[in-house]
Amino acid sequence: MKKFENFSQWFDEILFNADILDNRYPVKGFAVYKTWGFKIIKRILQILEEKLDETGHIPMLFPVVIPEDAFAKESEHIKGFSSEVFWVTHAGDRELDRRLLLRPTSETAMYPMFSLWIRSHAGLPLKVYQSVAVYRYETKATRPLLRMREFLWNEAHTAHKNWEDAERQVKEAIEIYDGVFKRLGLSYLIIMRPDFDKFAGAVYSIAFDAWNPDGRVNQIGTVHNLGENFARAFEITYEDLDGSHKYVVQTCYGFGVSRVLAAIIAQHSDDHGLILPPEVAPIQVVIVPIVYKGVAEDVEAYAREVYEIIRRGGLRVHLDDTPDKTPGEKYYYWEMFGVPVRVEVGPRDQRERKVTIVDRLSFRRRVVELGEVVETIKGLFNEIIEGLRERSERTLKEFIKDVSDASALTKIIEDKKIARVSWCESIECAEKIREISGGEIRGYRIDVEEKPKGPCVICGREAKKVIYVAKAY
RNA sequence: GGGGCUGUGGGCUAGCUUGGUCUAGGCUGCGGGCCUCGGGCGCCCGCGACCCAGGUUCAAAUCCUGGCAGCCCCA
Repeated sequence: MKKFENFSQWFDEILFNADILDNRYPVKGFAVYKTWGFKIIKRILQILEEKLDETGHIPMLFPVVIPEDAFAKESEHIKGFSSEVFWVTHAGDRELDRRLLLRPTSETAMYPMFSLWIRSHAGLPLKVYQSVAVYRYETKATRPLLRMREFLWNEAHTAHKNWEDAERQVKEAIEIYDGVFKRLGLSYLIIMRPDFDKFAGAVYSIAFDAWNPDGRVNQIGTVHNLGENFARAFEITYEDLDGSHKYVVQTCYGFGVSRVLAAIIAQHSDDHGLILPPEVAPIQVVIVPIVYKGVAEDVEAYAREVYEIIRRGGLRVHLDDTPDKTPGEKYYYWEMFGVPVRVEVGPRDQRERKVTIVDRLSFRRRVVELGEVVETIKGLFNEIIEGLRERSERTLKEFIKDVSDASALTKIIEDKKIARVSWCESIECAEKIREISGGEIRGYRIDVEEKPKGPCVICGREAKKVIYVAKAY
């Protein structure tokens, strides 16, 4: 199956064959994370949570149910989410006096508690995070990993003394996410969402839009400045130095773990299967012994020796000594699972005290001395992640097409690409863009500064922003 | 939200138009055995399926209705 020709089918097959996810769970939008996928997820989360810990965030765990009255406190927020909320209305056959909902996000679970906890400026900033599943009754077609009704994420919520502090926090959040995504070799645009598409209840929203082979962008993370909107709704105040009581200014940000896994697969993998960044690969090195009759015992003993050396070198290594399978079968098998480095150990290698090393990205073969095996593999890990990052970045650039008139815009979106256009910032033109192209206005970039080179793509008046238009998940 | 298509062993699929030798075929997988092993070797034996509920009919994988699930397109 071809990644760029039939993404959907290619993706489904990889998820199934590489034990990432089984979408056959009999409820729409819910699926089972199988062991290989879940192991990768745990490693992604480990990287993220370590970063959050380092920057003063503290882990907590809030309940999955939220009472209706708390959910209803912030009016924009309820408007934004109410249509996709799962309600808990009964216990046994008794109707509940007070309906509960499954968190679609946790502002309204956390902030009633924040208002109890936050007393004085000395307790600020408060920076809390949790890694949990959230529930949204998606009305669009659900897609495995990319658009689920139950999905995994990490959400952080912070409270600050003032707007400037909150702004600093937004920058820190972007740096944290950017750092983690970059470590995974992902490429994306960091985008300021247009006002009409910001998070329900936020002052503004910034999003990380990752490219996908089918041209739809995949929002893998978002960062919001909430201003005082929720603080006023939930009465979250603190006593300042001068004894006055003030509302906190809040931020929150979400890291879409399921979607990050989807992006790793979609951006890096090829027609042989997964290609994993070594840092998150459950198995980083697989050893395949090549055993001929007559020399089998010597080769097997040598393979075990190689295994021990690599294991003691601190790498996650597996020796595939399954009998009755040809080496070729094993190569194909481990390639599907994206193991970054394969070490072949045959009679020739054994005689010369060498090993043959092949990396998952380039498939280049190299023969190295046994004593150099760990260093060589570690070097290859760097080559792989850099190679992935570079290739992904190049693909992102190829996806972006500059467009200066309406008909070209329509064509680019039809062509499954990302369009870059100049826009006058009017709602009318925004709607027109959506209408004629079928794509959505994602917003303008904040990771690089871009100035309009021409007039608005729709109305021809002076353009204010360079924006990106694409279909989205 | 609207429209279209689809549902056959674990996976992929043939069969459905025209109901009946379909006792449902193939590839792959899985279990067992032999032979092998530097990119899916070959052979033998075995396992395993018509989404669910109704309906039409002498007879349903095949036709009809509904449900559930999946895919595609449009808003």
